[in-house]
Amino acid sequence: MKVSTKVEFGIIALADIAINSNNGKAVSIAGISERHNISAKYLEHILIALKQANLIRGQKGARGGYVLARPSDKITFFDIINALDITILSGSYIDDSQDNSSFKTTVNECLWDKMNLYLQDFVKKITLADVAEQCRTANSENEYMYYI
Amino acid sequence: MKVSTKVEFGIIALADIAINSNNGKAVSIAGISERHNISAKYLEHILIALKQANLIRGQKGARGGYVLARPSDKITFFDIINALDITILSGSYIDDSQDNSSFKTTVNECLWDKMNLYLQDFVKKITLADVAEQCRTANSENEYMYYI
DNA sequence: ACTTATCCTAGTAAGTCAATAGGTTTAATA
DNA sequence: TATTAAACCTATTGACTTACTAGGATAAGT
Repeated sequence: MKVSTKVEFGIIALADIAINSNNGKAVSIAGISERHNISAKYLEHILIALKQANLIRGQKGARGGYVLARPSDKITFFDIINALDITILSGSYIDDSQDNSSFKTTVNECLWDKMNLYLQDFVKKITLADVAEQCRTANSENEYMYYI
Repeated sequence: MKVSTKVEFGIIALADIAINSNNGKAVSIAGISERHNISAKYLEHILIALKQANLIRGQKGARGGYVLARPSDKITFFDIINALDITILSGSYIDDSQDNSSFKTTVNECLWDKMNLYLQDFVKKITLADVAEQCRTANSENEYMYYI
């Protein structure tokens, strides 16, 4: 499925915060930007969206940054994706009021609605903790490789 | 999930052809256009895409139109959706070559790839016959209502 | 005070979407 | 065989969305 950079970068940023905010230390945009080569200015917008969805908390001022608003195993990808792009998991389909038949309504009901529920089911089961864990191990293996 | 009008209209058109091509009679763009209030000119492009994917066959000339290239129970929504929008079911994600970590790769693998397979599983199980059947009954109920 | 960071509002270039326009080709039929 | 009805083909366009960038205001630690 095609996903926007906003969603993709948002997930990377959250995984980064989950991993790098040890003992409550806030993670800065500059840090995330450097670690993953993502424009800091662009990240701002993305993190604000995540903040507005109450997934992270921002701390202003020097030594500021972001921390997760709740434990990573309590943040599902349903939460994350919805925070960044409302169109992915909820269906706003084609207007069916002008259809002479009821085909559009039928297709919405027996295909798209079901598909949405199915998708939602999937992303509700995966948490940020799951993915962050994978990122952590993959990254440490990566670092190990450099020293061989 | 957000779907383009191209996908939506393509499905309507296929359901219409499945229902209205009784005894091999070709279904014209003009007919589909009228029955569902969809621009005929726009439908042209959509039907050409479906034809190129070998889901329908076109017949030129007077009394021409389109027929299904194979029985409707042999056409899955995997086929249909891929014919109309290749981005929906196959993931071409963000470039991960510039990432200093391996986060992007990890997220692709443990989220998007899995999600795609999951989605593909779903749409491979639903055939055009299933949806056309629903459209047929919903539409006949609809017509019935008008005469009460 | 100074620095470091988030927060906030605008703007913009490039790309995609949803059509529209105008013609060519092919086949049935009168 | 002329007419007509249809698919087929190529190009264009306006509106919208995406993926940023710019420039500042605000807040907090040193």
